[in-house]
Amino acid sequence: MHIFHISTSKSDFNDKPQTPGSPCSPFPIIGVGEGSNFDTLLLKTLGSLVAGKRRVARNGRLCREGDKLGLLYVVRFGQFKAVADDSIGQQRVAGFHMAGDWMGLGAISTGRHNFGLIALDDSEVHEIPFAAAAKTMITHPQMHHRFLEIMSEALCGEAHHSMAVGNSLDSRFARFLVQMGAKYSLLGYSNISYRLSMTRADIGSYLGSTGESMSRVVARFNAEGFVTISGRNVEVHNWVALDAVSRGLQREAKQTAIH
Amino acid sequence: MHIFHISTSKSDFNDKPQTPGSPCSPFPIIGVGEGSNFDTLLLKTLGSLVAGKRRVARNGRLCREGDKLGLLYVVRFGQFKAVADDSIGQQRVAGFHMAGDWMGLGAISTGRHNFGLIALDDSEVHEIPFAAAAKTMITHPQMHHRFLEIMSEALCGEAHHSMAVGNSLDSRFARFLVQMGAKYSLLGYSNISYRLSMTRADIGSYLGSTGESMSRVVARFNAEGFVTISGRNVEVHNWVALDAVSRGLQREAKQTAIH
DNA sequence: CGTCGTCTTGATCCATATCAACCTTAGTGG
DNA sequence: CCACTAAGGTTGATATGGATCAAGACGACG
Repeated sequence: MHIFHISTSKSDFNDKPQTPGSPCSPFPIIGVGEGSNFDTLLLKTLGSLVAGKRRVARNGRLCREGDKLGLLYVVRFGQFKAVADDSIGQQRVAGFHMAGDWMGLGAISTGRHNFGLIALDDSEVHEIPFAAAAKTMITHPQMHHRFLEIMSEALCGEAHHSMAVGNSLDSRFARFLVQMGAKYSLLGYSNISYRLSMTRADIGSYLGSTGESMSRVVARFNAEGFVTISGRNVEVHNWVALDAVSRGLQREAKQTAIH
Repeated sequence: MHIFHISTSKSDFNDKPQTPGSPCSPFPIIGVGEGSNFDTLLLKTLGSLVAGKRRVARNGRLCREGDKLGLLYVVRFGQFKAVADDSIGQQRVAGFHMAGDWMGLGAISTGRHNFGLIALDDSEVHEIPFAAAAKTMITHPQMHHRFLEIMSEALCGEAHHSMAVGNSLDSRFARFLVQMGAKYSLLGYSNISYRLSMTRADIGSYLGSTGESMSRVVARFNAEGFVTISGRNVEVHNWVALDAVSRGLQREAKQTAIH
């Protein structure tokens, strides 16, 4: 299966994440270890809050929908999908999380996790006991403020996503690609050449569509030429066009693409 | 236009909000003044934080998208819609807010309001300077915790809404009705008989659809009989059926409705 | 009582869900 | 190392929910 060693040496964090499929990215590939910008500041101040690390193998569950809130999680490496059990049986993907992302914030109000968390890759998270964290924040104003920002960011992200309702699938998928690029970029990876960790069906579910439809969108985008998606490898050739499509300006997008 | 007097006597808050269209609700109609549960606790502790009140007449703007964050708002009475200027010109409704709801939380991370706020009724809000509030929270652990809950609630709400992508319009509208009922119920009003403050087009925009389509859904729902919607007056007859439709269990919903 | 905004209804067309078959790839065991 | 297998991905055919455009009815407010 997916066995990975348990050493806690730093090399662990450097060998794990995405190795861009194509060479020569214009972006600096900095290591995503202690030094990079996934909330280094917070993690430093928060060091004492991290009760432990936890590894989850691919397809493993970190928590279930309805679990009592005890821990918040910060992704250290790997990726997760948040899933909700829609009505009966049907499972919907609510979001994707990668290094630096906080998970479980929705549970603060309800006391229970509102989404299950499933690893898309072999992953590791920091476990942060919420109760203790809340207390500590009071004595660390900086941390307190940063945490509010984190929650606000999450809120914006969700609001942003929910604005996608009603846009065309092309638009939603383009936006998805842009966001993934942005996230990778933040982590120091290329945003024009990256590898997705989730299935077409997962993306479809996240975007309120289906795996089949995603497949077709991918084909369409490839044909348009502003992007090359082969399997899970994504290469963005025309960022402007992609962004235009994501905004629903299809007409202009094509003009830009044809150039 | 919509002129309303500026007195700050308590009676102001009791005469303003919705008077249920139909009589004899099974729910207690408690006044939505200081005594009801729109965060009385917080407002009491937060009293010092409230820098002021501000009235906004119907169709008036409280703030614009992009405005620098200075104030957070808590609705005191009336209702607002949050709007985003999608790409060029097109205006999308991101959410609706009524008494007790916090607005502007998304601005904490970006420093700028991400939505414009427009009053749907003559309304009043509490103005809360964020910087000061953040400071005060540190000295009031209870308030701090409550504020985290509020942000988490907002997060859950958005996440919930974004899960609607891909569901049928019937399902989304049913959910909308359920949520509106729940909100009114929280404020002490009937959740089975209430009046909407927004246009069909607003609802359509919020749900990723159009005014015309909303009109058709309304007609369909009325025909099914589990609800009677006439203009902006809503009456829910079969809560179970409505809930079922909101979950996408249309088949069962109809069975329940036919009884 | 007239006017404007809102709501409803009709006709048409397109995007995308759905069902179904097939292909590809990566992981497995011989 | 190669063949097997199952999960994931692609592609096709068809059906339909909603968008869109257009016209008319209603209702609230001045």
